[in-house]
Amino acid sequence: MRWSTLFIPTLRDAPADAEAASHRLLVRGGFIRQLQSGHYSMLPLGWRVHRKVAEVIRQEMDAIGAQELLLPALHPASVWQASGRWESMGDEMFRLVDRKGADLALGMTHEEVIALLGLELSSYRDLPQMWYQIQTKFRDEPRPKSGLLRVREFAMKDSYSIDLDDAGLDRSFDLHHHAYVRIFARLGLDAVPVEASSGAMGGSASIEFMVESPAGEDDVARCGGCGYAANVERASAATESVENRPAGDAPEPFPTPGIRTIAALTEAGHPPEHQIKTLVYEADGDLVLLLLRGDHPFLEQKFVDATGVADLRPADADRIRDALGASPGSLGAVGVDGFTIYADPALRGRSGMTTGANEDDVHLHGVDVERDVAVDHWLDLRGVLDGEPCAACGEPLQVVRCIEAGHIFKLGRRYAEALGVSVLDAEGNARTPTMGSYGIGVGRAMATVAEVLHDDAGLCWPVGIAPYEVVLTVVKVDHEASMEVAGRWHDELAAAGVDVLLDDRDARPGVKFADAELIGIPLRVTIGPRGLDLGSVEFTRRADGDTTEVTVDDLVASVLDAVFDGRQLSR
RNA sequence: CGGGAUGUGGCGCAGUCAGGCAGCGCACCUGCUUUGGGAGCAGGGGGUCGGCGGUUCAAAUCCGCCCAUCCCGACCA
Repeated sequence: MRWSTLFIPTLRDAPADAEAASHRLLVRGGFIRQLQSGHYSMLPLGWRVHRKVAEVIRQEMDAIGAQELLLPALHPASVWQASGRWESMGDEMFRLVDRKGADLALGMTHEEVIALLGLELSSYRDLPQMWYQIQTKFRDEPRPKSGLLRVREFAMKDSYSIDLDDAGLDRSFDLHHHAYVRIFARLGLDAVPVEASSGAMGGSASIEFMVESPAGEDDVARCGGCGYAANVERASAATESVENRPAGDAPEPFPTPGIRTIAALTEAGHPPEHQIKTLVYEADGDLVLLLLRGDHPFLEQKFVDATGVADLRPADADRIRDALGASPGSLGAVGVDGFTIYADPALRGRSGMTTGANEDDVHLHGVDVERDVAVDHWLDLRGVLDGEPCAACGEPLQVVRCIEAGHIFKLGRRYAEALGVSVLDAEGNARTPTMGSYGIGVGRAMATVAEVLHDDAGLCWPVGIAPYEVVLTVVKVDHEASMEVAGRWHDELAAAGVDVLLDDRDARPGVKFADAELIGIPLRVTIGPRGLDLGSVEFTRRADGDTTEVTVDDLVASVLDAVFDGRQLSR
């Protein structure tokens, strides 16, 4: 293609409200434009990358035997009501009413629709099945952000497996795991599989593929010693043992005027590891008490995952006061009953502890947790902190910010059951199959690559997904010999299947170099009178700036070599 | 949903405090010169100043309401 005829609106300055590197560069490079918050137009350059990323995903899905199909984006309420998710998805689902008054939803995901198709399956001989699509998903995100990283409308590759039994599900899950490893490697991403919470999807196990980046929204705890890696929503660490402070036979109240925080109580001589942090939450409307060691943060997702509570929020101060007789900052669980009390295992065996007395400006010391508190459930509630020892090997854990690039779930029989899917097994018994679901956001994957592979000058796409593989930069377009040779090479390379871009714009060389670097074309041939007089041109690699002089006769072969090498790396 | 901020030409911004002809840089168009890392000179086009209402002789500017966008948090496959 000739650059002069293309729509590549590059900008010298990024929009002021773009923060993330990928957001700034994709807008500046003319890949995307925002229509409204969370909705982006893919311009020609962006769409080329998007299609190439999708193609990588397609190839790897096909390679594990998955079959591509396409499901509707607009769903009747009934299928979501059947699974119970019409209610549970809440405000995140876009809903509308058609002219007949029927309730509809824009699909956030397609488990229900897939399960409906599963009704066509009647025999164990039909299993296993793996189906996938690349389809637009709609989610009314509370806060779209960071360009393509979190949006409300996006293309997602979602696949679904249907198996007769758990062993089959394990097999389908592992196939996807391997496919995902290959996909991310081909995209040039270092994606780490980590144990994850299954959240609203439910199911028995899930693994997220995480790419380290400050633009991410998840924290992952990783162990350099044994390779343990888990989302902090699930991660655990060894508890560093604390020696109990000496204490008497019963808790003793003492005055703590004005003290409302862990930090303030620490200054008063009670280190956080000797405090019990008491949190009061409403769990589906009921008040519950959550106890943690003073220096341990509460991780809500752990509680939600363990209890199945749908709606968890901090109780408001009035309700707490009515229930316990004190305000947050002076709360404790000693002698409290009538509320379910959950305690983190780090409090087991602890004594000599300090906690609120449920009377403003009074705390208790000398508390023995198991003696003085009627704990109903011991439950891992705490968030892992950077540097804590790994539970498996004792090495310090690192907590790193990551982008969730992919997520695979073992769903179990929930959806098949809800939609009434069943097949006959070899003995003629009706069996409910078990399902898995597996997702990769195409635009997010693209933005993640941009986030990780760029420098001050712009993007650095891997050859496999670059919008063009090579750009022929003609330094002086009114130099006939330059244009002649560039045109010939363009045609030869295009005929050889290379995505080649000929920069024939009548612009200054500096502008052309800067644009080529900004949009991240991995290979550049610089064609100018200076070199041509000597029978050579410059050949530059975007990634490292490495430049070599190549003779005119060898140029096409050199480019083909480099392109095929580059494609090889991404496969 | 809570907190913070911002809306002036395609992009970046000044002007708002203290009301008085809507400006600057980049980009764009024309001409001349220039031509291997974001050229120079000259001329030119383009803006409901987010929207609605109010105050005023006069509103980008003051007041009220609304909308949009971004950031932090909550939330979130």
